[in-house]
Amino acid sequence: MTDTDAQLDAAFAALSDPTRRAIVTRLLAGDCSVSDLAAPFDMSLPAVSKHLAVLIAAGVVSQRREGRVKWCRLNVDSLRPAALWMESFGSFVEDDLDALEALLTSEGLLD
Amino acid sequence: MTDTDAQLDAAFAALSDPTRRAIVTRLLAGDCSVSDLAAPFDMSLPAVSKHLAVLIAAGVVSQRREGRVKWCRLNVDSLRPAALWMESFGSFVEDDLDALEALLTSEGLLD
DNA sequence: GTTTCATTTAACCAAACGGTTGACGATTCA
DNA sequence: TGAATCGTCAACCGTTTGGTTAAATGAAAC
Repeated sequence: MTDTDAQLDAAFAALSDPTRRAIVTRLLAGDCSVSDLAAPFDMSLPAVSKHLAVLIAAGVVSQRREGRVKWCRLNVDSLRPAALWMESFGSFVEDDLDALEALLTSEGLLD
Repeated sequence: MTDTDAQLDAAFAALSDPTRRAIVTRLLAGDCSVSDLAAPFDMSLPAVSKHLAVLIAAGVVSQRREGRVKWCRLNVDSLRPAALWMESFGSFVEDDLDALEALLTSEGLLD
């Protein structure tokens, strides 16, 4: 299994849990402490900590320590390979891109 | 957990395994029997059959029977929710789209 | 009708997952 | 120093996952 495979494994697996997706969504709004991150969930802090560990292992989240609180930050780029993989096969947005490119080409704006 | 959550769980989990991603990639090239699908993999047929079951449960693959062979077909649309989820947060391809649109607009090809 | 081919099911196994509780290290504050 | 707070680690538990082999099913061919 290649490196890329492992990266995709980790990224998709990280997103396959609703708690972890909620964490990611929350972090979209800005950096957040572990406790604040855990507050909305009906589960223990160690449980959330474990979910965070999964996200960190996948490179999706990074942490920096500030005093006794750890701030979590979303690493948006980490999901790009997975997003590209889906595109490359699904061509969901690519349909639109292709249409645009065709238009550009027909207008002589592209080779 | 909502319906949509469960759908996303299944989709992302289905893609979190390299064998399953390879199956999906293979099916991109066209419909395929289970045996032909299994041939490239260094694992037993039942193992591949289980992977297929996961993909089928997630709605990613559908099967139709023809004689004694089952043809597998990729259900491209099934991954759209997952793709949209990633987009909505990552805006990976949207960046490109935006760039194209900006170009089009600057060229007077778009309002 | 028996054999052969394509695929799934059953039973089993080891490892990973998602959760718990309880103890611990690190840091701040009185 | 001592007590409270933030977060993780350790150990445990039940379920799921990813694989195996062997048996069963469905459909075709001889």
